[in-house]
Amino acid sequence: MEQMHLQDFYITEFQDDLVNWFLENQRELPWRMSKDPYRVWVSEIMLQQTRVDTVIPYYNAFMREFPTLEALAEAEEDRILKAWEGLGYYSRVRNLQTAVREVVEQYEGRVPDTREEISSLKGVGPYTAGAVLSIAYGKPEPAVDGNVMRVLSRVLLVEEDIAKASTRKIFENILYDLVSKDDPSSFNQGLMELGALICTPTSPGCLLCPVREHCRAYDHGKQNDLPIKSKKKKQTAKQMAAVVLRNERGEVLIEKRPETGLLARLWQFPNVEVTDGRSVEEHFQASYDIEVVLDEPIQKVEHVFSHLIWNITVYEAQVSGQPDGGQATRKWIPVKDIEKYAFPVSHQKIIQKSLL
DNA sequence: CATTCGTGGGT
DNA sequence: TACCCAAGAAT
Repeated sequence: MEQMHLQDFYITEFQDDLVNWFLENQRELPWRMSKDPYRVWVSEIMLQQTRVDTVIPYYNAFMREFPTLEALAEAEEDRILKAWEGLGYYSRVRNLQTAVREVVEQYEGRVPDTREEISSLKGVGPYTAGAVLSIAYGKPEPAVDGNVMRVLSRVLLVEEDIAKASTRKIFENILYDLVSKDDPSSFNQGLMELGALICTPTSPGCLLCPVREHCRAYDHGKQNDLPIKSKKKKQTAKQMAAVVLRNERGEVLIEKRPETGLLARLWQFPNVEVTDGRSVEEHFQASYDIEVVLDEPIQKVEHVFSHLIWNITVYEAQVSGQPDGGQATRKWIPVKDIEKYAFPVSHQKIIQKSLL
C-alpha cells in the first residue's frame, strides 16, 4: 500500500529539503524552548483543533501555574478548568490531568517513551503519541494531523477522503517509511509548519515551497484540488433562555453543569431550552421549581458549537426568600467572586453585559 | 465509521 | 452571510 505511494519518490532528498527548511524558517513558539516531555505534551493537547495564535497565551499562563507534571497532578479541577476557560474542548484538560496522575503513579513521574504506553494515557491518541515521541524523545514515529494529511495528499497525490477516519492510517503507514530517522522531530514539525505557513488549505504558496520539486500535485496542477474532503452537515439550533438571578444580598445564582457531555463541569447561569408554546416562566418553574418574574430581555447571545447552536435570550430577575432548589450544584455567590469560576464563552458574555 | 465535543478567525 | 477550518480524541 505505502510502497505504491512512495514508488519513484526521492525520500532522502525530500527529508533533507523539508528538515533544512524547517530548521531555517520555523517560528519561535513558547513550546519550542524546551524538549521537556511534559511541556511538549501540554502544547500538543492545547493545539488539538486549536490555532497557534489562540494557544500561545493559554500555554504561557498554564505553564506558569502548573510548571511541572506534579503541579498539574495536584491541582484542583476547578483551577485547571479556569485555566482552560475559553479554549474549548474541556475534556482535554480533565483527561490531561487524569493522564498526568497516571504518569506520577505508574511511571514514577516520567512520561512514557513507547507508543504502546503513551497511547494508553487518557487523551493521548495516535497523533499526540507520535508528536510527543518524536519531538520530546526523537523517535521516528508518524504524527498525522490535518496539516500532514493536506501536505502529503498533495506531495504524493493521495486522493482518499481525509474526512474519513480510516484515511489517517494510510498516511501513518507511508510515514513509517518517510519520516526522517536522523531528525524525526524536525521532520514531523516541518510537515506541520509547512502546512501552516506554505501548503495552506486555500491558495497554497507553491512558489515559496521548499519541496515543490517533489510535489506530484504541483506537477499535475492539482494543488488546489487536494486534499479531497467530504462536507459535514450543519448544526441544528436550540432556543434557550438564561436568567441572571439576584437575591436581596446582591448575590447571583450559578450552577455547575453535569459531569459529562457538553461543557461538562463548567459553571453557568440557570437556563432552559424553550421548546413549545410554553412561556419562559413556565419552563423555569418546571425545571427549577422557582417563581421568577422576568423583565424584558437584556440581551441575546448566540453560541455556535461544532454540531449545535444555542440562541440564548437573557433575562434578569430579583428573588426574595429562599428560592434555591437546594441542589449541591447550585449556589449563590457574591458578584465579586464570579471570576473564580469557569464559564463557557456565551455565559462570559452574559457576565460582561449584566455584572461588570 | 459517524458523532460528539468549543471557539475564533479567515474567506 | 455562510460556510470552512485548526498540531484530534472519545464514544
